[in-house]
Amino acid sequence: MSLATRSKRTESRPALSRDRVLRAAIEIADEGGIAAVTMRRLAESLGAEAMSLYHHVANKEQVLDGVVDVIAAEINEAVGRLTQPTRGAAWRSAARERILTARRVLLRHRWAAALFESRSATSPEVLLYFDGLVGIMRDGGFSNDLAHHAMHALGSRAIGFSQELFTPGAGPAAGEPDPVLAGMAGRLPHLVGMLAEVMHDDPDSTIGWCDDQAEFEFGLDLLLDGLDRRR
Amino acid sequence: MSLATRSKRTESRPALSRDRVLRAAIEIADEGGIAAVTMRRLAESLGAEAMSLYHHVANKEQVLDGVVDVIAAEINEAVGRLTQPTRGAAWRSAARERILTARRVLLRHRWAAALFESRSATSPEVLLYFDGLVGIMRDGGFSNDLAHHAMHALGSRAIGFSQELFTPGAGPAAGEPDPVLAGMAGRLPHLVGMLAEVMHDDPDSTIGWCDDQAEFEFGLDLLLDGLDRRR
DNA sequence: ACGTAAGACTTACAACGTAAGGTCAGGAGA
DNA sequence: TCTCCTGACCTTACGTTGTAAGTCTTACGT
Repeated sequence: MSLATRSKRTESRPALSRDRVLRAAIEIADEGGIAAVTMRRLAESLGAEAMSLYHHVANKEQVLDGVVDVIAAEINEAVGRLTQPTRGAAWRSAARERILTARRVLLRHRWAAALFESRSATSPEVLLYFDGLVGIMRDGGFSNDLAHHAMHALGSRAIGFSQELFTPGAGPAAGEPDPVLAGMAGRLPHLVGMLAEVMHDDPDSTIGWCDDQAEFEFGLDLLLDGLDRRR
Repeated sequence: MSLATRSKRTESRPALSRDRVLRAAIEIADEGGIAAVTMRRLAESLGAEAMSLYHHVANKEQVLDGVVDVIAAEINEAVGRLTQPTRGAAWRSAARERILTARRVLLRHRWAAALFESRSATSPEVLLYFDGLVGIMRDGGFSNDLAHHAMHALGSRAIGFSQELFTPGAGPAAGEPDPVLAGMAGRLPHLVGMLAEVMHDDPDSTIGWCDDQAEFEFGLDLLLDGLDRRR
């Protein structure tokens, strides 16, 4: 039995490691959402037992922290390939491109934005990302103080997503009227009027946290414009 | 026994109801955070058993949805007391005051912002809040289309909070350098430089999701200015 | 007075994170 | 070569979670 067990691992499993644990977690989240990441499922997907994971990570919190770091590293790799001027007025398009590139990575992992929000620990890779963004602003002539304000003003938008509390038409049947909204139409004159007029049936319409690309860029440009003016 | 049980309830407990369940949940969250809200604790705080709650709410999800609705109602009550002109250029300060009032309510329930984010269902009270905000913008001369963009651009900021991914100096010992940040200072020239200069030891410095009031207002004004210009 | 339905309770289960301790292969020192 | 240690892995078990299923009780319409 012991021999069988051992040989089974030796022949068919490349040995556990913190890195493999984190990558497996991302894989599980990609196909089942972040809630699908449990220590047992994680172990199973690696051909091991749940408790074995604890030799490589302290606890589940650390797994999630690590996952954030890996995704942020993926972002940094992507923005690292960008080669644009950043001096003077060029800062604006450099920052814009950096942020939209980060967003592209996050859209590959829909669950990631919610995870980024929920973590309080500072991920080294996230710090590196922000450092680069501050660098661009400094090149653009921002004072340290204004750059600081700018980071706060951008908030999560700095890394490519923004939180919507109410996404019109986000229901299961996208494009069709929200039942709750329809039920209280009488008490929501402005909202109903607005949506009636705006109901452009955009196929890429928003789902869940993920807001429309066009809306994201509108908000981003609003902020970048304002910052540029204060530069 | 049955008599004792009944009398115990009759004399000392005002009978369960959906409303009482939600209010108890808010109370528990206020003192122990949202994670402290479990069906058992909730029942206990009401002098009942966990399963009894299911006669008044379908499941825990619905409890959380209901809590969001109650908090949003509290916001609506607060903004309902505002009496400011909204026509023309006055829209800006009316919207600003509405949002800052909402924020004041959320600051009384620190856990609420994270909860608002995590819910996907549309709360009727949240819809009412947004309807009022759209109304202010329409009074200000916004087209429906621009108002729609504006709501997306504001995102969660429309209701009084903004998500920060990395809050400088948010560690346990506020005001003192982050250990992670200190450890990689060499690779974060811009960030370290910025923070060194900006480290105004603001006593109200940011903790967790809750960003500094001044920073919130800076970002809000940036957006309102931009929107006003496009009006 | 008597069913009946709603509201409360009891019991039970599967899934979760993880503490504690056992097993065993591979390497270090004799 | 033998021994013993170390550390990666597994087994078992515990407390907590949400909630399904069933039972008891009380209030009320008839």
